[in-house]
Amino acid sequence: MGLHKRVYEIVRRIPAGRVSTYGQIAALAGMPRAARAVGSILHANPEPVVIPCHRVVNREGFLSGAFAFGGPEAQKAMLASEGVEVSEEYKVDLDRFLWKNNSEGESEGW
DNA sequence: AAGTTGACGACGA
DNA sequence: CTCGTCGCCAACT
Repeated sequence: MGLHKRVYEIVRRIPAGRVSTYGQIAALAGMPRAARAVGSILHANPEPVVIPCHRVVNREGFLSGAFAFGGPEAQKAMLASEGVEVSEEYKVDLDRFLWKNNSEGESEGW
């Protein structure tokens, strides 16, 4: 046990206007293949107020769907409010909004 | 208490 | 390149 605690800390570190993926979180937690566990843990959402689950998307950048805050539209609005552009298909441009743990510039290719 | 599913991901064919 | 299977940890039944 303890993975959920790490996930808790990591997700908590995601800055506003950025998103992260389950795989990335799992990798940062030390279990690169345990993306499922991360999803499970986030689904449990021990502290919904402290854990911005809305900033966590799948590997393709699509929103989880089963959002626990009130609905996908709420998540989309929240992300948009933070500066994250969410597509009508509830997809986020990971190339632009994927959170990078390393402060390696923002790779402003755009 | 044990088995199965699940907000996913990576590797293999 | 796409499709399929295995793996992973935790939670639910």
